[in-house]
Amino acid sequence: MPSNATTANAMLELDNQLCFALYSTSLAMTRVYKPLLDELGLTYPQYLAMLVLWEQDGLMVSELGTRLYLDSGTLTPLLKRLESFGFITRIRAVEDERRVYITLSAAGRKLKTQAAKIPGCILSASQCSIPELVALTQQVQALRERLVA
Amino acid sequence: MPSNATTANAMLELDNQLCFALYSTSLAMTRVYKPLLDELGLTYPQYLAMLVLWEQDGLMVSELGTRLYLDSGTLTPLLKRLESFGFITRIRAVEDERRVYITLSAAGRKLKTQAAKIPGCILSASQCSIPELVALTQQVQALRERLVA
DNA sequence: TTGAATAACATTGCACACAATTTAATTGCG
DNA sequence: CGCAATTAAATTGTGTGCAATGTTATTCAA
Repeated sequence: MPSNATTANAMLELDNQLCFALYSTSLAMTRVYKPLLDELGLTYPQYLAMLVLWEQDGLMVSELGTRLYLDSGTLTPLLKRLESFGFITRIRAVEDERRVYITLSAAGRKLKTQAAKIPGCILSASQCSIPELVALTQQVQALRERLVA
Repeated sequence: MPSNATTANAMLELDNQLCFALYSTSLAMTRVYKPLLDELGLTYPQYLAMLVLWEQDGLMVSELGTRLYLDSGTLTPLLKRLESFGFITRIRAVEDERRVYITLSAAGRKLKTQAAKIPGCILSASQCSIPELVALTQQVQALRERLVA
């Protein structure tokens, strides 16, 4: 029967830790995206912001933050870069001047057609069946919701 | 029957993407670690480096990089910080002066006893059964290996 | 109505990640 | 042997993440 010390030791091993599996796999994923996103001129977090806007245009910074689990400290400079590239506009609301609304430009909308091929590339790189991928996505999302609670 | 455009559109939705599930969950995990690691005076990536060294002391920078999937551009400044805290020593090998070996100090070894309680805290925050957690870890690790291939 | 509290975003500073380059040491091939 | 190729770290520059703070606008309660 293993002692508590043995158990504690096993739990501290890198390859037994879900957190490291998530961390290293997320970074590996970003590396797979890199060459694909280079063609669009986007970084991975910028691509995530564009994904949200392609679904629903005209969100506030804080709404974008809620969708991406990121705050204004991260999003403000990121969105300023997307604006400088001409993919979005940042417009302060007249009815409440604290708010900044993010709107896609024509170039930003056009980018979606170029991005359409990316999920297929990632799918083939992940060497996963679709049902396997859907199941894993849902399990990881469920974990996320428990962690933010 | 859905057109290709419909399928492509669904694949671009944020909440259908495994990459975002991994990305956001990894960040959520880091936020859960933050208060626990603050007590040790470590950031999450610094903690990962310590995990490796607690398993196997005296590794080269590049060996640490292989274990953590990180390069010297990330590790060199991180390890210099750990050295400045007094947790490790960085010693250039005499037999091959390109190599730098990382060795735990007494304080660095002692930190392991403080860290022993962390996995249990994370486990309870994740609200996961052990078998569920082990299975998820293995699935994510398997995905990582396919992505780096 | 007014002043405190709150909200939304921006700014600053620090620590990653990582591409690209540099420096220095070692290897290996002719 | 000599020198090109390779290897191991370090450095530089850009873009996140995020805590802490600042700024400005709005809300709400006395």
